[in-house]
Amino acid sequence: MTHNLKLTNSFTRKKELFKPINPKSVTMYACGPTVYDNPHVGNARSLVVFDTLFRVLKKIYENVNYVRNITDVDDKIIEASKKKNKTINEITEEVTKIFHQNCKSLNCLKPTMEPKATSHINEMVEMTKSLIKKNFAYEANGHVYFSVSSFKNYGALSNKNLEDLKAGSRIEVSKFKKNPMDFVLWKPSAEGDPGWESPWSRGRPGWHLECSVMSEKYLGKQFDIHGGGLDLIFPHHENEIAQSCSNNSSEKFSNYWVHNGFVTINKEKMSKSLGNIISITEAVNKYSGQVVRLALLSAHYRQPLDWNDKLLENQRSTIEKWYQLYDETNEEISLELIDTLLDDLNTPGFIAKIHELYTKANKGDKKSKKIFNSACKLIGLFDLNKNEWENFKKINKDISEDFILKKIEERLAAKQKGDYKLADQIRNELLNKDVIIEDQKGKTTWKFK
RNA sequence: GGCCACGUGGCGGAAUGGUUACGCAGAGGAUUGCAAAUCCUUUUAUUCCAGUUCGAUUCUGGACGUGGCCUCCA
Repeated sequence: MTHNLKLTNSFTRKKELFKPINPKSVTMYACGPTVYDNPHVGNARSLVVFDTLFRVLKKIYENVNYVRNITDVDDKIIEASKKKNKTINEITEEVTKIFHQNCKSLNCLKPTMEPKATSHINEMVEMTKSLIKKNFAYEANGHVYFSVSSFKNYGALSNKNLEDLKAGSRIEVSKFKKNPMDFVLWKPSAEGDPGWESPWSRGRPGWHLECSVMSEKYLGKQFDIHGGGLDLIFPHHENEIAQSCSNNSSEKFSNYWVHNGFVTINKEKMSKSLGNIISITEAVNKYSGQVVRLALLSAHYRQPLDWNDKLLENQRSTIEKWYQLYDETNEEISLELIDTLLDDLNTPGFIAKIHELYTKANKGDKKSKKIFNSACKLIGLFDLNKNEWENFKKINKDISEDFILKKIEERLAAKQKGDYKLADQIRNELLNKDVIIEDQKGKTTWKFK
């Protein structure tokens, strides 16, 4: 298949033609969740964006190796454990389970691999040893720090230089660090906290290390795409580069860096500290997974996306409208159509094309109808068939079908008698209960709002 | 303070050196007992200033504004 996928590479800050290392097999790593608390809509954006990229890559390459990690050792998990009076395992298992449910309801495909940090402690210890041996890291009082000044390209991804970083430093400087910018590879654990034996202390790895270790293990020392939210550029991804390139004596780690923009609420970043969090579970229960998914894809992935009821209601009526032409079908989509997605994953442009297909299909064009359905499925919509979608809407509605059908009969009788006042009254009564009555081609149908 | 992104019609949101998507909302019409749904038609825009150009919303510079990163964060 010929194609020209373009991606905006955060490293060069330019849109570039994508050329994988292996022309038939693509390698992609995306930073997954730290499992300490319910994932929120901001996390969902990352999930959906990289899932969509995964789907597009699968469409044009024979093989796509997509790794998304789970961070299950972290200070925030320890805090959550103490705060909620639960064990570390209880917390991480519980949140991982919710995360997987969220992925499913958003119709995200399973990544090729989903490695956990705690299953790779040995490799992280080995990498730390190696970095010390090569003089990129040093031990101090049970801690191991990466020496930032030893890596000459430090700041290349985030476009920062060490002088500026020092000048604006808000970092808590540990007395053991040689340089305030140095970051931790290994730290000792307090008694009772999760810890593993190591040459330096009973402790745990620093956050950045797992991604370096796991990406190398499953994708190689150099791979094609590394993704995550915009806020991971510094320090997380910068530090991954420093560790991996130093240890491998290589210039490159990931060839393309892809970062998604934030979900905002009232134009402000959704974040725990601002307390403006909406969980994925909450959003999905209210609007359904695919409405949430469509909303997340309604703006280009690098732009901010403001989360509000109007946006969601809008997407909901779009999905509702599109379901009228739902079809179990699998028509091959032309490259011309996919081209919009290949241009830096332009999902809003692609959605516009779906609207156009809908219009044509609705006029009776059978081929457009098939392509319309395939296009929806390509970006992960229509995971529920029409019945399942109608059933979904019945959840949280305390009204029985029998009651609705009885009311429809009463209304029909009223209409036949010419009592339109009563007929309208019944229709309004049902509308107040979120039931919409439609008279079409001599038949009366109903559906939930 | 350093760095980055953005500023498109009533709203959301793409694209583009000249013909100006798409959705929602609005207007008119078809249909309907009236509606709803659907169909047809349709109004409205590129923050400001300067430069490059035959021509800029698009390129360059500046101003103003908004948000983000520089500490954990998708």
